[in-house]
Amino acid sequence: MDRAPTDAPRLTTPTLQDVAARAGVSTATVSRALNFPDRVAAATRDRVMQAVADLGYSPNFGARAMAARRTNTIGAIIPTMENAIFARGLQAFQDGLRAEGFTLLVASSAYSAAEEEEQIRTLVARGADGLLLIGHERDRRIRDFLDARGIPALVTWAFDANAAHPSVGFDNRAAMRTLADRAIEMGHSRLAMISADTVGNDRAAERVAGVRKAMAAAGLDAADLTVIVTPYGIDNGGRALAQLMARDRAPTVVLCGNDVLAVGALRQARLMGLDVPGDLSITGFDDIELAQVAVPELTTVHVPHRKMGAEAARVLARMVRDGAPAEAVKLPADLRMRASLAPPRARRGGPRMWWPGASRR
Amino acid sequence: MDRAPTDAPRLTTPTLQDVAARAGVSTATVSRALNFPDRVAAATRDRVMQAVADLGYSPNFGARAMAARRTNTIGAIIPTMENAIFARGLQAFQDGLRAEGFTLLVASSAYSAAEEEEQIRTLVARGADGLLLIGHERDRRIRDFLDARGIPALVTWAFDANAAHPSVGFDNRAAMRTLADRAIEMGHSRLAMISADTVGNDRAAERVAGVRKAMAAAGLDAADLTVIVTPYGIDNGGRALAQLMARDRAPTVVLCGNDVLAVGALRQARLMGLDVPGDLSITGFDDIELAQVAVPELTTVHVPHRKMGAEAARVLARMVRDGAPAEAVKLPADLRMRASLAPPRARRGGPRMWWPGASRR
DNA sequence: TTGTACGCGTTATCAA
DNA sequence: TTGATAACGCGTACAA
Repeated sequence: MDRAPTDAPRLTTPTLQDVAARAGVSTATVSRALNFPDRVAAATRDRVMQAVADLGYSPNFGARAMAARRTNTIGAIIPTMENAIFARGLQAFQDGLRAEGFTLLVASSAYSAAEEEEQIRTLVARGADGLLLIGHERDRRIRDFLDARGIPALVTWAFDANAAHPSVGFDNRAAMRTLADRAIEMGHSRLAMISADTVGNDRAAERVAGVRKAMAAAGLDAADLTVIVTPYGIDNGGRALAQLMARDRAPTVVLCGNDVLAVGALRQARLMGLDVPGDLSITGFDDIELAQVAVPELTTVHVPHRKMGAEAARVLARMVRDGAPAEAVKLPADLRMRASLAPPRARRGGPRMWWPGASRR
Repeated sequence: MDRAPTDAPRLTTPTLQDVAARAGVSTATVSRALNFPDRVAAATRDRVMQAVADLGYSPNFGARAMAARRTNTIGAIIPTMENAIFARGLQAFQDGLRAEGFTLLVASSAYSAAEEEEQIRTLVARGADGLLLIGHERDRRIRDFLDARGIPALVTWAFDANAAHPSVGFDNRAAMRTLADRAIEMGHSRLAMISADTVGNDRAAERVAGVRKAMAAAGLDAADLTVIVTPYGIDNGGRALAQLMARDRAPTVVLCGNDVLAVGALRQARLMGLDVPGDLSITGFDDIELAQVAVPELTTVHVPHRKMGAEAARVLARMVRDGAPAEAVKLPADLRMRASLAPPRARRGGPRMWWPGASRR
């Protein structure tokens, strides 16, 4: 009665009803045929599937979510999509999730706590059964929000067994410290850093802390460490390096909070006519593809993106499915020694004048 | 009766009902207060908002979508998130969308037609009011699917005024041709390409066609063009270059289908001890950040990522809102001449031995 | 193995 | 300005 008897194409999306009508069964049967194929007779199942194909039916997600009270969807909020930092890990995460029968929804927060909170609410409103978050540091309210709704969240890109949420990640501080140790062993004593803002970014904070710890352990004054804070970005890395080199007592090694900043610094050094690593060593963090394309190739901390993503998928899937209280997983992050870090003043080529500031303690 | 009279925190997400009860109004009023604040009395509105805040209420997206029959959500399917090719454009798109009151949902197809189709269905099932697609080439079924549901789709990263869907993009063929023209003018006659698979990828196909056209116009035999086909990826670009240089009659210029391949080729050339652009010129396409970080800096085609994203947001928002049949927008993509392209055999520095194969026609 | 009927949380129409 | 109430499309007891 509400449908004209013509054969004009309906500009409407087919529903379960339509499929049921065409297959000559009830909507319940269609639903079952779709969700539990083995609980319906083969013959009816075939009829249903045929009707589904004929109509180009696909289930309405919202309705399904509402009725089933679950979506098989996982949400992830990453700080940025602008560069490849999180890309590889996320890809692995998505692949792992798919294998577990989940779909991934990604949002980005632009490194803003407020935006992250909004995105979390959005994803939850959209029915995310679980959440992947980057780093531990965030407002307590968010944890309460998720707890109240019984939505499990897993943190990655950081590791802290005692934090509010379980994590699958690595120890940012220890990793950076290892790198700084190595630089100091090589004879560097004038270190500087280029870092992202450490407010609300525990990975950045931990990395700075790692350098300070290495300095203190080597008998250097950690207070001497100059840290330029700037948003991630190639150009920003370049500008920061320029600032650093303009100071008196310029550093002999610049440890960057990530590869993107480091590549920018590298580029700036080249523009300034500085030889890396002859005049100046530069290091990164993350080991994204960029690091190996840079000239000279970048010494950096290798983050196990793929393994981390895959592992996170496994753990989070378990949390969502079993309501399990989740194992935290600590992954190793090791050094990738490449050309951009070398002893200060290019002493590699053979004996040279010894320079007081470059003592090995 | 179904709720224990204790004050134990309910592990459930608050609904409109809950808010209504707490504010002492009907659900209809809460809904209005949320969606049309000026259609309810200031006093009641305040009460409602307070209840919303108290409860930490956020509307269930699925239910809302079902009742309102629209989601203010736009879906985008991009070929990959693994590198930054689409990142900047997508960011601009998202920003533009937000300004128009829409939310963006992103999915990636891994350059697979089948996956793209699946993602399209998924996004539509999730209620996307409109879709952003990359490139024109896809199965006819998809267009029918979208047409039947009345879901507008906009194509970007390509321009074709006559295609099924309207587009906001640039002319891949013309852009690549301009670059090839330039190389030929410089004296190159032995061109080669490294391209992504052109099946189902009209951008790649058009770029190859552009080079062929330039060769033909210059009196070169387009059939002579060697094209190595490989998936996008830095390593793949490197391997392809190695293959190219192993052939007899190696090229003097390698035009790459995008910057990622080009940077890989650049790296491989360095490993092989080839001087770029002295021994060999290499060019890219896209002008992502990578291009300026590469050594030597990459000559490439500049794609107006930001403008394209912003414009696409504007146009698609109009399509969704007004059901408007959409203006196609053609954007310019111009050359960025940098160091990686130069006349063959490094004749720039002064007189040199002339080499037969390197004639300038 | 299949069908009936209710509820999921929201918007929107219609009355009051 | 507000309140009832009927959809929206699907899953799932429960019954047949």
